[in-house]
Amino acid sequence: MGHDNALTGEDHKMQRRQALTEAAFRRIAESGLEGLRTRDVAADAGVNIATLHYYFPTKESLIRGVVASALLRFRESMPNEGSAAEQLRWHLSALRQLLKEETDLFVVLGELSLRAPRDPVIAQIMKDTDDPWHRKMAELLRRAIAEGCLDPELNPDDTAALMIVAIKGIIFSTVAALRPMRVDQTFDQLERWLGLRPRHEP
Amino acid sequence: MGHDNALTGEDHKMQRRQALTEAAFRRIAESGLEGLRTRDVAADAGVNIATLHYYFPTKESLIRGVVASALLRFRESMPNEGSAAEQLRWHLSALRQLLKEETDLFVVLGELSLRAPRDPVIAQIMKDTDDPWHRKMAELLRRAIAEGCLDPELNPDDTAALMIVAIKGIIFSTVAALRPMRVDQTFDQLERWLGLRPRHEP
Amino acid sequence: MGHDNALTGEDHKMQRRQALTEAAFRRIAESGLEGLRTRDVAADAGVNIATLHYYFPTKESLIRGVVASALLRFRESMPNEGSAAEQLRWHLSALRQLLKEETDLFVVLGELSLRAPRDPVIAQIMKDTDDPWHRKMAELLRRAIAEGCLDPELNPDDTAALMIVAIKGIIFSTVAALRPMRVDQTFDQLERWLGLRPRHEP
Amino acid sequence: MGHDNALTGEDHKMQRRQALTEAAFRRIAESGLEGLRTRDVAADAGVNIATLHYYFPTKESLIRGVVASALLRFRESMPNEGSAAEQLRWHLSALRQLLKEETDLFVVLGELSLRAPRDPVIAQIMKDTDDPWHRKMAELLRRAIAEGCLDPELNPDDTAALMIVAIKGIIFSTVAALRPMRVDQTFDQLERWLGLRPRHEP
DNA sequence: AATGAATGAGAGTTCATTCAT
DNA sequence: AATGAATGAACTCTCATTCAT
Repeated sequence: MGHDNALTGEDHKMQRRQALTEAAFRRIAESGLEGLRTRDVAADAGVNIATLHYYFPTKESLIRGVVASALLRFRESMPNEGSAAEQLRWHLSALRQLLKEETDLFVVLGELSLRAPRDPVIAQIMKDTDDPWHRKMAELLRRAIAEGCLDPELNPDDTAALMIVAIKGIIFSTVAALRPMRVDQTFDQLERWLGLRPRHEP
Repeated sequence: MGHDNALTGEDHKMQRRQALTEAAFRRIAESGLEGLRTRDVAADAGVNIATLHYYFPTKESLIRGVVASALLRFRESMPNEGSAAEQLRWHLSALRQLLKEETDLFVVLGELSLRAPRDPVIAQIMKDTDDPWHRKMAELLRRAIAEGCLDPELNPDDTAALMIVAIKGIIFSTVAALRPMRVDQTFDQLERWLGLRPRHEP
Repeated sequence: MGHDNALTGEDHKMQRRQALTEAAFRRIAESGLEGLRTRDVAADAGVNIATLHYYFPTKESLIRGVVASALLRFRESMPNEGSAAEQLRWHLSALRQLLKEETDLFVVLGELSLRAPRDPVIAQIMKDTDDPWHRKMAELLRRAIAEGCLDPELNPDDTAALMIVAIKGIIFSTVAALRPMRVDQTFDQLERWLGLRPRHEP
Repeated sequence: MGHDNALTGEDHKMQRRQALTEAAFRRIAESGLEGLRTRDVAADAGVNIATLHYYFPTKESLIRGVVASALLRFRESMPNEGSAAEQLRWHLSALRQLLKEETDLFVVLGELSLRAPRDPVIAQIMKDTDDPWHRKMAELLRRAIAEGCLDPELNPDDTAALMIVAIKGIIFSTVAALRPMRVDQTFDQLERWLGLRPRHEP
């Protein structure tokens, strides 16, 4: 009943919420937002439907919970140490892997993106991940150019935009084919065009 | 009741079906598949809900009708005459315009794409548009190289893949922000990297 | 399919609505608004719950339907021909009988009255019956005085108010005792005090 | 933990119970029994919902608690000293004031009365207040007649019945119009008809 | 004495679909 | 070809109540 138990209580609460958002995540990956049923989510998490509503008062709030946790997983592929060229290489490699191994993550983010126009809260959360991604990518490109690892003619902002939409677009080919599609083709061509060189080479 | 009337009957039937798929298209663009209600569609088309079911026995069949007509509109931006370089230029320009002016078309195609894993018929229809698109794009790139308008080092298949996923990916950035975004950045960079030259120039 | 069927259709619709409001009426009489369940009403009327919502989109609208039809039954006890004294006698006699034989009607009107503060539509409907009742009663008293059948000192408005609240108040004694209570006592005393004489007697 | 603490414990328990019945009273006045939610009551009283159930095991018992305390407030307007005429005057004056200033009390009593048929315990409590009220009123009338303050022709029982139903009936006119209505009209006419004279005057 | 967490049982409402006409 | 009426099955959400602590 002391401090420890309070923490345990908080932990428990967090675990339940996470269990529910994870269950919802899996259901969305499987059946889309269209097929998302709170009862299924509750059942998957092993709790009563009323318990789900105890943690997430509405279906909408549950979906927002999914957005937050999905974006969290996505953000883990963001680089943050090493030279710009190294970070770029690491980031692209992480994304390539993520797209092939965690297709669900992108399917769900796709569903949620399409929901954004109807839920300003989701739109905001998405924007709060997307804008920093663009900025980071452009900044890395800029620094890589400064480091002499990229063609100085390259426009960092436009290139960042192209890279990001390309990565996002892969999801469409993937869902239609029920498996990762054109991931390598896309990344290979992207890297070829970038022509990322080791530092200081001419 | 003769031949003419039969034709008129067929025409009428086609018109009704089109009115219904168009109404459904608008509803999907507005509320997503998640928010698609057959009653709304029937009301928008000015017919009774039972009449809708006369033309489309199930909601699923209505959605498939939307896929077919949406892809029809999309295919109109496919080029088919002129030199490879000209066709490429025209196609990219048509897509750039379509993405900026008919955002709805891509939103709906996005929704439908994400439904593909759950509806093999949609998956097939999508594939039947997507695969030819890839082939056509790669073929145009190949011919443009042969015509000396593109860098001979370019890998036509990978480049086609990148171009197509980039175009598709624009939709995610667009819907989340409720306005065409990064369209020009993406296309500019794509064209810059392609470096499409007039025929026979060195 | 002609005019007759159209009428039949309207009739049918009216009948269904009436069957539903009557079922709701009985349920309210039995269990109060507190215990009113749309499913029970539908079952009592022998239709599916969805059919109830086809006729009354919300529970609230069903309740309003009950108000309207209950007040209709009540208004039938309003007099409209004969001398003022005759009308008064007939009205009081009709009410006395109604209170003893159709206790439910007053129980339900009691429930609905208490709901009025929370539903302006009900409040308005109630007011539209109550105000005319007061006016009519005061007018009859006024005319009976002019006809020499009532004490000229009588204040018609105050007396009308007293008579009406007394009639309404009987319901509380009735529900608590599960049977008509103090009806005769109240009416006897009311009539004694009124001292309604045949026309022109001193 | 001795005698004092036990008393304190009892006091505390009573206070909690009272806080809860008062909160429930306010909620019933506001939203009716129909809209009474135990969670709201607990929140208003500043305790957890489980705590409410510690003091009142069921919702029904909470409602009974409200009946008891509401009737307590009502009984305070009962007279008990002075001549019969004085008591009658004081009682009528106290009720007139109560009806105008504490409308809530009558609204709640109205709600609870209508519940009586479904809860024999409430019916009994109501009866235990109502019957003595009738007896007391008739007795006062009888004594006032004996004291020469009322018309000897007056039937004490019937008059008591009329007075009480009139007072109760005011509530229906009041709630539907959301303001004290016809209170003065009713009381004025009642007092006029009673013609309550000072003792021994002819 | 008090609470956060959990729940069974249902509430009103919705929706794709069907059927008689 | 078209419709008003009807429905089964579900949906999200609610609520009084319970229980471990």
